[in-house]
Order: sequence, then C-alpha cells, then structure tokens
Amino acid sequence: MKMLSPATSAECLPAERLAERLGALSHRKRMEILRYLAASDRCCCKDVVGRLDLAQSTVSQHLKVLVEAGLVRVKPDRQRSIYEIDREALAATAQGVTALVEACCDEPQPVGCTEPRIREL
Amino acid sequence: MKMLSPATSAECLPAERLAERLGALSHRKRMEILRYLAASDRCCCKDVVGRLDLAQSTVSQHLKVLVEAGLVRVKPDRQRSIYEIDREALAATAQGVTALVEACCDEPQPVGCTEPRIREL
DNA sequence: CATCTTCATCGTCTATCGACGATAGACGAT
DNA sequence: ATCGTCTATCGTCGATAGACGATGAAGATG
Repeated sequence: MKMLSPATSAECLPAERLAERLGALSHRKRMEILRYLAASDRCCCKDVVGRLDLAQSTVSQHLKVLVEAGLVRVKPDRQRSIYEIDREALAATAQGVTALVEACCDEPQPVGCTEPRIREL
Repeated sequence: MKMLSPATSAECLPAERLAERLGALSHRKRMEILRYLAASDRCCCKDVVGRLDLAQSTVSQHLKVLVEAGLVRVKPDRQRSIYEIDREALAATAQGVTALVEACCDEPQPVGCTEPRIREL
C-alpha cells in the first residue's frame, strides 16, 4: 500500500512516532536483534533466538515491538515468519533524531527564562 | 575497513549508554522539555512546569531522567536549579543513532539465516 | 495419521515508569 | 522569626515493560 511517500520519509515522522521508534531502539537486546537482522538481511525468529540468551517468547515479543515501531517488516512464510529490517525506516529515524538535535542546537538565542515562546514539536 | 574517526565523541558512546539516552529521548514530554531548554538556553524547573501540563514533581522527575542520561546539565543556583541542555551530548547521541543505522545499512551482505556470525554491538 | 518444528499468544511474575500529592529543605524577603 | 518560593524526594497508585513457561495453531515431515 503506497499511501504516501512525499520525498524524504523522515520529515513525515510525527513526534509521537519518533518517540515510539526511539523507545524500540532503547533496548540493548533489540539493538542486537536489529544488527543481526541487518547482517542476515532476513531471517526467522528461531535464528534470532539462537543468538540471544533469551526465551523464544521473549524474542518474539521484542520482534513484535520492532515491527510495531515500523523498524522491521514481517512476512509469514510457511510455518515461519520472515523478519526483515526496514532500512528506510531506520534511516528516517536517524534523520528524525538528527532533526531534533539540530532544532535544539540551532536555537542558541539567549532567550531568558521568562520568554513565553516554545515552538511546537 | 576502519572508516571511523576516533575523534568524534559519538564513538565512545557504549551501547548501554546510547540505549539509556534513547530511552530518555523516547518520551513526548521530555522531547518538549529538551526543546524548551534549547530555546531558553538555561532555565529552572518552575519555568518548565509552566509550559507543560504536568505537576512540578513530575517535571522534576523528567529533568532528573534527562540529567542522568547526560543530555542535560544542572547547576544549583540559590534556591533554584538551573538546567542547561548539553548540545554536545545531544549531538553525540544523534551520531550514535546514525552510526547504528549505518552499521545496519552497510551490511547488505546476503548472508543466509544459518550464518553463525553476528558482530558484537 | 502422528509427529516435529516454528511461532504467536496467554498467563504470570517482578520491576520499572509516569503521574500525582504531600512534605521537607534551602533560600529570599518581610 | 516568619512567610513565601522553589526544588527534590518520598509514598502511592495504576499501567506498562520485560522476562519466562505453557499452550495451541499452522505447516513440515514421517
């Protein structure tokens, strides 16, 4: 479904979505899973279980988090589930963080504490 | 292929630390706080409370999370606490995410599911 | 059919988050 | 000294995260 793809997909990342993705990224095991998916390009849950010292159900949960955050795609194949990293989404996330950081760095105006203006995120 | 420049402070961000910072970033209110701190350069807790629809104790907690993550500095001043955004740390965090993403994108080797190698994060 | 494999889901447990109000400490002002 | 302000912390609460084992569904395979 190609609903919308206006140029860079990074800029259409609402703050809420970015927060969700960062939440998905902010876990050591999920980072490892991502790297493994990146190295393997695509693989199934069982493969991931073998690498991490975690129960299968736990890995399944972590994968679900990553999928719901949009960082990983999943496609059923036979009795398996093939997980594939979404590099675009990952790049968009990095871009989102960079944009947030730049927004924070590009506003060095020495505004006092009483300044009543804060830009909506 | 060591393309990394050891001069960047981003590289000395261990995965655990990066995860912590992303966790700190993965909250809508804390994003707003960061942006407000960026716009105000430095301000106190009370100022932040006025902007967000949160209790003072809650804001104090969020600020604590940001400080512990190293994204914000705090300095006591009289009866106040002056909070100041750490742009370097913020930049390092963005760099860390970018590095993670690039690591995931720069490994497009079509390794099969059975490949027994996964690089340590 | 019977069995094995793979996976998602359910239930459970503990720990932590995120919010609040209340409170105490530190300080300035009166 | 007393009051008001600002802040951090405590205690509490419901919700969620993160882990596990058990179970069942869906396909293989025998």
